[in-house]
Amino acid sequence: MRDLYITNSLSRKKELFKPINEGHVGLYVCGPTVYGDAHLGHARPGVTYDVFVKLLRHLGYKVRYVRNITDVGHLEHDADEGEDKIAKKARLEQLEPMEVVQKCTLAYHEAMRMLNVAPPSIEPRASGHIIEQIDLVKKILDAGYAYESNGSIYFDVLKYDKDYNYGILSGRTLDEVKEGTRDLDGQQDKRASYDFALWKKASPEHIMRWPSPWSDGFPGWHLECSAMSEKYLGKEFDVHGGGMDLLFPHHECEIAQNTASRGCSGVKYWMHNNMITIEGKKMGKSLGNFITLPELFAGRHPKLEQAYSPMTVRFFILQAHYRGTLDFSNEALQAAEKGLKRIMQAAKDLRSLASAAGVQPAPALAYGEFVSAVAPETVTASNSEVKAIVENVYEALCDDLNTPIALSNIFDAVRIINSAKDRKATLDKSDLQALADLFDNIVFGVLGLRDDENEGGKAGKTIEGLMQMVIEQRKAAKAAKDWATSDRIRDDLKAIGIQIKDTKEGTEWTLE
RNA sequence: GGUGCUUUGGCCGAGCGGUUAGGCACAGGUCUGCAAAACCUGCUACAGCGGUUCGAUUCCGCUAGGCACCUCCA
Repeated sequence: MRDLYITNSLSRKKELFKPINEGHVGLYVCGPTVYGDAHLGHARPGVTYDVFVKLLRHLGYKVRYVRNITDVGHLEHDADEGEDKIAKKARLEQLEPMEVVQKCTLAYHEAMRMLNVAPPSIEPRASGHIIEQIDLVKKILDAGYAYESNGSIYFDVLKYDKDYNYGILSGRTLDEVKEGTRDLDGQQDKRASYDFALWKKASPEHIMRWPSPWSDGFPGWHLECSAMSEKYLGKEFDVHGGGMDLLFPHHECEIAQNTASRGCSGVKYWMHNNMITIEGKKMGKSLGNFITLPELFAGRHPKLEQAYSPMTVRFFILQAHYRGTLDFSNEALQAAEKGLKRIMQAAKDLRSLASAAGVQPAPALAYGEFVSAVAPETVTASNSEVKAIVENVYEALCDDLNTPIALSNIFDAVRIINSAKDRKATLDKSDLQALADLFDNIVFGVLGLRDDENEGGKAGKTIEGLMQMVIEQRKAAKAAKDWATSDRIRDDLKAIGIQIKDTKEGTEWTLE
């Protein structure tokens, strides 16, 4: 198996990835809080960890991928006194909180499906794990790292810090945290401002509430991830992912909860994806500068010059490294759209070149299917450039998921394929096989790209037939040197978004 | 105020102590009835000022700008 390196936020260094149990990987990723439409920001972790999981599986690991749905406990404004986000949305829309949850969860799933993000192995909900969370609070209380105050339970950060070390992930000392913490209203229940809630007593009007030994209430936000990751992945697991904005306090608090209750921090590698920005600023709810995925796909937002397909968005995300910020702009999305189109056209041309040479294509992957092929240890190809490209792609992906470098190599492969199509380069069967494997396993498999323009199914077949008729008509006109007719056909097709290309092999068409 | 990150060519975006990232855009050429596509060629940048070094865009320091977290956020 190839060596894989990932940047561990704990050490802030690239580390060789070694799972706790050989051949098996437990991965937990913080999913969305379901109280609104998924926006472009949500696409980034979705795509990033999707590629990570697909890469792991392609490398031969068995992966259990847990991604939660936060449907309770996430408060507005501050972790202790605000209104529950979901309850607020429900109040505003006059729905049951669980109606909001259901609606937003389904919308999130649909957006992920369109982005070709495979579903996780387990998708637990916070509200479905209240018992586990109460149990976890009990353990932390028993261990002496929490206290009850007026029906609520708070984590005793000061005491924890004395015995362990609060701040190992964010690199903050307690003094720094103390200094940076604002004094907020209504915190008289807490001993210290940096203590965080494990269980909150519900006020009379609070509708999302459960009985507990301490009060009718609800769990604190950080609790669910500790409880559910332990339940499904064990006391110690391999990788915990999420957005960089969750690093502090959410993930720091998770570590504290884990350590206080289990005696170990629970996670070997922490991975954090960076943010998508717009005009240089983080895209997010609080700034109100986000574009939802449905808006993006439909092109319906004042900032959008056009609609962008889900695959364009996916490709756009993959063109940057996951640990860097990525700035949204129409220009960048349009560049991504064209680049992706180029790769997809080469994929088609490769398919015909390969089948002409007798190379068997791999069966297409359906949604939710994972790459099952095992990564090659050695690449067989006669063309040394092809060999180097394939090797470079694997190396890049195994070097902290460097998708931009992988893609730059794939563009080199595209150039070779185009040259071969133009008969300016020769590829033998082993080269074509290596390239076909690269596209099947990496471009379509691990990177999860696909041609979403030609998702026509039955309609696509009809259009293909129609197009052949039109092309025949034009061919006849051309044969008669009736350029006016042949150009008119081409221009009319262009006007409705179909592009005609005369090649040596005959006429091809693509949707623009 | 505290902590951390960052500043790359027209745009997006990698990378690195000495070698072409890549994409998009642009210019020239080849091919073509003309286009389009493709291919070839060109465009060679690393905020500023110092320092280390044979050599720095890459390491160190300072200056200027930007961002993120410290409150909910993917």
